Amino acid sequence: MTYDPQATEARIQERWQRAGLFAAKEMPGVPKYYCLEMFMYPSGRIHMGHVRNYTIGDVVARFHRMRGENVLHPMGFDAFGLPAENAAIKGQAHPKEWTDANIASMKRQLERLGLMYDWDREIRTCEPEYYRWNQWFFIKMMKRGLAYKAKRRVNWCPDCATVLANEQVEEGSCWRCHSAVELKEMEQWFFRIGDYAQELLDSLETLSEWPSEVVAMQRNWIGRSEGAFVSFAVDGGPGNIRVFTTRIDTIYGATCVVLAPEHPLVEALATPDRRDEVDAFRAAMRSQSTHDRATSKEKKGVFTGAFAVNPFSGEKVPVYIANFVLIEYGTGAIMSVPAHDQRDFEFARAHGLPIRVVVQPGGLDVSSMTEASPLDGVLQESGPFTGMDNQEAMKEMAAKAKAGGFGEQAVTFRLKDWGISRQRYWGTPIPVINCETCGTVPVPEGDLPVLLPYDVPFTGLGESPLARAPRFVNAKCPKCQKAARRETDTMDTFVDSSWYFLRYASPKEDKRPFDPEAAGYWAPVDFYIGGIEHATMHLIYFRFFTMVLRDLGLVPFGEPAKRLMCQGMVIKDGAKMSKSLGNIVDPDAMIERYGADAVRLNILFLSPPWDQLDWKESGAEGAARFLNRVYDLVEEAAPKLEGGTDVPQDGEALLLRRKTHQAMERVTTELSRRLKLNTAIAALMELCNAQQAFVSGFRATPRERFALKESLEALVMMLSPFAPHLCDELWEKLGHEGFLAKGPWPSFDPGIAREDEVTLAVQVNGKLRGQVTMPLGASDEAVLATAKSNPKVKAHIDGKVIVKEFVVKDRIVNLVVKG
RNA sequence: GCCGAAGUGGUGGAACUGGCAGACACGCUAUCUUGAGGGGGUAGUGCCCGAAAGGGCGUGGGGGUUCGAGUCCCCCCUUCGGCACCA
Repeated sequence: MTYDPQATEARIQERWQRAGLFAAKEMPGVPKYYCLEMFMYPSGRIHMGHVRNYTIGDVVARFHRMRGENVLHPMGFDAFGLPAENAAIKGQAHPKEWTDANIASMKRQLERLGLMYDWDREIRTCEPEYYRWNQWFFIKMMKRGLAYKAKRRVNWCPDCATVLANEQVEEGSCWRCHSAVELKEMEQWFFRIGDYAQELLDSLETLSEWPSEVVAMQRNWIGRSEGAFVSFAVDGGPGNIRVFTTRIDTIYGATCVVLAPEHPLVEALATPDRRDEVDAFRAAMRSQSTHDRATSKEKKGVFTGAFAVNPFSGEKVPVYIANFVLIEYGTGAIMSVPAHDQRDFEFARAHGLPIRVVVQPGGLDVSSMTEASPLDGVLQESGPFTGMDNQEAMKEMAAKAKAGGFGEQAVTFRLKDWGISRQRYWGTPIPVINCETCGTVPVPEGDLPVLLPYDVPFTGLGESPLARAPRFVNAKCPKCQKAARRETDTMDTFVDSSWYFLRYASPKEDKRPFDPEAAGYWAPVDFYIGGIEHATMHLIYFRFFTMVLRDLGLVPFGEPAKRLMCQGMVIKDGAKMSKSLGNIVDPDAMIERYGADAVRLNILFLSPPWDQLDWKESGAEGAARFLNRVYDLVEEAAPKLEGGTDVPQDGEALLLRRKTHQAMERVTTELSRRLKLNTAIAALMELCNAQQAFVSGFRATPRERFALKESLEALVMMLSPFAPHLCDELWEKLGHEGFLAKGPWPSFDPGIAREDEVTLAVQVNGKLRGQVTMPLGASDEAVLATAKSNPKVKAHIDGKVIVKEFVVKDRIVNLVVKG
């Protein structure tokens, strides 16, 4: 009789549902465990990446629940976003209908996998009950000065017809549609994530259970840089040019000052004779995207005709504008020190500017230099600082600048404020009214939510459909009651995902974004799982938002997730699965063929959860075969286990007990700490192999019955997080009632797990020459005596002198011989 | 250029703090079972020499530390990922 996964899984799932098995409740006093997978974008179909992500979470959640912890394991939908709107433009369906239909079908797929979600807590970010709180947070942040409007050069995706945040631009292209991003000057709403740059950086230190990869990527992205601001006076003109430098010690080597072409001072600096050239250069730069500019490494620039005065030396140096100075970074202006900065070196070579060595690491000579020297050394030709160590000089010079009022020590960050305005429909309306007399006025809290109107035209003409919905746009100013215009931009959907983990704690709360008591019970997240592609997007916003909520007094912690795992990508035959390659593996087809349990087991067995995984169908076959073996084994043995009351003291039965308890130890450790789920499964397979061997010599003595019953029960319990359907079925066959999701989890006895004999390897001069079996914990003397009398070892030591002996208890012996 | 991860049989991968490299599985070979479109059992399976016993070589390459290195240190190569004219 072989196992029929389709029929069994359907029957078991039906039972789970009837029992309302997965509902979570706050239980003060019971330790909680919040296991969260990044929620799902309702694109239409789930893929193997989802299967992997959610299966990992399900196994961990089930394990913790079996151990008696109170587990929260919810799922929801990140339901706003562009694809829904694009479908509407193509005339397929209203975004809401499209989204709801996709959610319905994807939810069905998730349920088929047997995932232990508490669907009563499901959230959909496109519902007013959810997004109204985005608006509420926005207003709170606006009042704190953390949300502000500004005219900025922003990333514009022409295909998506919307602005993108810096985090959403990849190599100059839109993260979603990959078309080239343009720069556009626009009025935009920003969140002051820059104010949190230092804390976001410092607090990374506390995230010891986050992958070092993600921590490094965030550190990189935040891009802290220590240096100084220095002001160069404009020679004969008004004002100062403020530059940022990390090498103030090299300032006597500055031979020009370079501004970004967009720098606001350029207009005033350009002399009449240089104006045409300056204007032409600026025009050429304007038509180039930042990315194009960055990838053309050639140093181009023009002289403005103006000169600036080095505040340290009093020297006049020419002012240039050039392509390699970026308006977005630092002050948009630099001092150029060709001898000690590679870019400056190249620029000086291209424009015939002098190169002056001012930091001498020893033997550095301008005439033979082929590249800049960034090395430390002693200052030369540096006025009163000559002869000083350059590190020392940095401090002294910054102090002097400060005292002289022309500079100070400074820290800059690469991280820029988060632009959240999107010129699209399917998102949270920004709750602001623009009044001619009162300016930008937040919608009063009592008037929330600002509902997203359903009935709007979808033209795809590059303007938010909201702007074409007069009933939405026309509003009254909350201050002066005069006619005013409602903001028609919507929020970046990454706002939605920045706090959703708190909403799960009390998803039906309608007076507040979340019930602080429930949130305080469940949050922060104990274990968070998702793709690494969010390392510098969602995972930064999510941390930032939590810090803001803490500062608003809404939560008592600043970090949202204690432990993070990024699951590896699922690929097929070495290539990423994609529609264009036609190599997509459909989870439904796999499930139909092998059952959900086998698909779950296979995807976890193939590699550690964080490694890239090349999907192989043959693996699912293997997994199905293994589950079949477990089924046959239990079904055959179950009727013969009655009366197994005697605890075995020796023989095969004791050995089986030992293997059982060893497996318990391994699997428990794996699931609670390392999460190398593939080796946990291997341990279960080994246990199953041992059981099969035991059964072939089974004589059904009371002791054997005891050992086999204990062992099979342990296997079924421990396999249950991976293959929950089969195991509930087998649990019943073993004479139990109830659901394994509720436990128990077997507890092992180290005394039984311990071997009483060990096989030690015997090396001679580091080479394996023999093996000896000894009682556990045998003395070094006894081990050595046995080792030396071992015939194979003897052959290698006879006639030689043993100069040294090493014994590692219960493991290995190494005899060092000479002659 | 900077930062991070990784490189182990035919394949996916094991090997916790240095201590028997290749667990577990896939695949393959032989063999058994008269179930013959995904069945099960047994044995074998890192490479080379050898009939065997046995021996040699083996964790990207080269050095080193150590009684002992996949694991630690130095140099190099390769692959993947992130950032990148960041001042």
